[in-house]
Amino acid sequence: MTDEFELYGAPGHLIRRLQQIAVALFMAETRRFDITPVQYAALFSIRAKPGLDQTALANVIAIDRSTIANVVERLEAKKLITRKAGASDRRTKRLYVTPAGRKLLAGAIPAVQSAQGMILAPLKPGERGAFMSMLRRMVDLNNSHSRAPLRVNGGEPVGKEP
Amino acid sequence: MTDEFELYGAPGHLIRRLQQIAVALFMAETRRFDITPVQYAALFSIRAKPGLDQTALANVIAIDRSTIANVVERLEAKKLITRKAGASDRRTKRLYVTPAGRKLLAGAIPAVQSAQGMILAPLKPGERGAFMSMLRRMVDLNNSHSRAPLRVNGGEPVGKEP
DNA sequence: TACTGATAATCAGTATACTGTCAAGTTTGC
DNA sequence: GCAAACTTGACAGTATACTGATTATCAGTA
Repeated sequence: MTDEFELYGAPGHLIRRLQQIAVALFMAETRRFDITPVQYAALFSIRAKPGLDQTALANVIAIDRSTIANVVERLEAKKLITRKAGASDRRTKRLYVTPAGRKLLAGAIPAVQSAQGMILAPLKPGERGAFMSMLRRMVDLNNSHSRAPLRVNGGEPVGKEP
Repeated sequence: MTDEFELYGAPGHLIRRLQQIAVALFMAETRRFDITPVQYAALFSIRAKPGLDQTALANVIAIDRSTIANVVERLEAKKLITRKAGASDRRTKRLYVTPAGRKLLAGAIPAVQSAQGMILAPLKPGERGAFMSMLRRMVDLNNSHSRAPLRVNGGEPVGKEP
């Protein structure tokens, strides 16, 4: 019972390794698009809600505000998005996907889907739904424990408070 | 079927968030020890195999050689481990836990166990074993996809080849 | 209006984690 | 016995991801 969690079998250790693997699979499948998982998530979310500001984007993909600044900067440098100062609130920078970003996204989506499938491939088809359901529950209920909790409408973090 | 993987429900996205949460829980529970998950894993593994060299350590905890160098440097700066040049192979730096490292580890282990429990807390007790089993299988079978695969005896990476 | 508190983006600092490259040392093949 | 091939540790460069602080702006109020 005790040595069930003795490092190699510890949830945290296995989750870290699975994250490494998921990133490696993503990068391998999307190599020709020169994009990272987080950059993809940002691009995808900006396309879904054009004019999003950076803080809203950070809340939607559950990333820290300090981190999103660098992500957005790189996407802008690659000319995949543009930033415009907000009209009503001049503190904000509103984000829009460029035609180049739209084109890259369209091409990359199948590659991303493929990588997602490969992550779950070791599970029996019947198990995959159960795994995803448990994963979702762990993320949702522990949501407020991370500094960058998912926020739905700029409101309270979703999930149980500490 | 298609929008099952539409970002928020994508395995890679949820795995990234669960990793953020697992790190946050670890840091919260072990705050007074001033240690990170990877530093803990390194310290734990060096104590288990005193005299380990850096490459062996990297293989054991599945981290890149380039990354382990910095981790080891910080552990040495905190005087939790020492490095000695290997006698038979002078390229290697053999690693040993100091008394201070041993003391920290002894104190931190319960806090780490507690954090591990919190990660799984949202699951029903009966589900936890199934989740861990699936997690282990995904990591083992996808092992060779990461640059830093787990290696058992300095040999071939464990898991299916690409 | 001037003050107060909150929020948006940024910045400095630290820690993983990868790619790719290199020098020094070791092992192997012939 | 020695050159080629490999291994070890290190370094530079890039990208997440956090803490904590700062600046500019906004919104509500005394």
